[in-house]
Amino acid sequence: MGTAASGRSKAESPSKGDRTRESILRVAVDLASVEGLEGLTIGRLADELSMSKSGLFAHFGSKEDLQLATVAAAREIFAEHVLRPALTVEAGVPRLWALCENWIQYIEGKVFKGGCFFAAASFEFDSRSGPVRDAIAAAMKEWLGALTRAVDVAIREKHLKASIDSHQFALEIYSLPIGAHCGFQLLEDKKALKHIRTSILARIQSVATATCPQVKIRR
Amino acid sequence: MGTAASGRSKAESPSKGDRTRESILRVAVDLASVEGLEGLTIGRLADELSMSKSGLFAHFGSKEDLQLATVAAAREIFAEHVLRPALTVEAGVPRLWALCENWIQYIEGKVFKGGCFFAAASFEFDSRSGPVRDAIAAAMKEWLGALTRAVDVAIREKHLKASIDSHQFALEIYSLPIGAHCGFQLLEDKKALKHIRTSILARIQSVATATCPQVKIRR
DNA sequence: CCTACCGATCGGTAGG
DNA sequence: CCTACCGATCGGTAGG
Repeated sequence: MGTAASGRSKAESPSKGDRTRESILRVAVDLASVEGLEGLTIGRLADELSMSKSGLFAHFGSKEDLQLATVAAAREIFAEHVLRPALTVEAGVPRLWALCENWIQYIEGKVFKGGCFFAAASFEFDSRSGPVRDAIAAAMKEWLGALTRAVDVAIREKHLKASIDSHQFALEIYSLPIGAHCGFQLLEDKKALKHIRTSILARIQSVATATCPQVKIRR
Repeated sequence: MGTAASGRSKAESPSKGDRTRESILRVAVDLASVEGLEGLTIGRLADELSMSKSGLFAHFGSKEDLQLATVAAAREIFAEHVLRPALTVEAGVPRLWALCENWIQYIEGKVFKGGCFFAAASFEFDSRSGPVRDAIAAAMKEWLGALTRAVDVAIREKHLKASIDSHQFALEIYSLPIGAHCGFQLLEDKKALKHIRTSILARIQSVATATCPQVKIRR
């Protein structure tokens, strides 16, 4: 996957071209989170980086390639901030809650300039077709899958009641922060993130067993 | 508000210009729900309507005016499908539930070609500024406000426990269908809408009093 | 990585 | 409501 600009394959030190590409994508991700993936134009991106359009374009074969590379870069940033830190947390409800907390902090901390890259991209491409839409859908499925797995594990660990439907429950946990994002970013409701933290925690506790470890809102 | 193209004010029959404007906006709303409000270009819209760019443009002073008129038209359609039908339903939990059901049916019935116009517009404009963003935010505040009012009325009618925070509860009810929209439209999860119906109903019932009227999923 | 360029389309205007 | 046009920007290419 990716355009594999350089021929290197092992963990050699990145070439200058690789580093340029990386710095382009870091800016692209921020720009796309504000302007959208379609509004991410090669001209504006080149301007922002003080380089020529064609110089930038040499790193990507087409606009679609640039979009795909931007989605991949955003996915890596999401994994770094939300998914991977949760894997170090105790399996079961503590890990499920860590995923939620990480997601909310990643919004609160404005990891992307324009709020959640994937929330924006999801709604921008949800009625289109093609490779970019597929890449976004794959990323969201990964996230929903991670939540579902965390719920399943929490059931297996007897932290959550076995009677719940893990798919349905995961979809709830998936939905609440998206709504909070909307409240926070568009409606400028300063309480939205706090409210949704409370809602998710209460929802988890409503289906927790007596042997479930305590979880609480991070301070 | 609006560009008020004609000088008529009362309920006279709409002029030919008014009717043209209306038919333009019906197409604009569908196009914007797919391509986004920024991707709604005057050229594409004129093509779709088999009229000239400048002929179409004569109805609006600028692209921003076209976007504002499109938001207003979408708002009217939303009110017609979701808000107004709920006002005929018994106040309290039945009305709250009707708002949710109407929203989900409006997604299921593909009232807009590309899914919910406002979900797309919200995430497209949530990190911009200007009149278009403000119009979208106002529409979403109206919707969240309608939900909050319905919750407050349900508390007053003693359908819901007085201990709940109506703002927080409304934000939950607001969030769940947005997540379901994502599952339905992007992830093509056919169970998403059914799951979220069940989730919302269960959530309402979890804070219902003994005197709350029965509500159930419409068939 | 650059300059210099391509045809197409953008939002918008003049004039009828 | 139209034709005919404007400068700016789009994605992309040639050639170095």
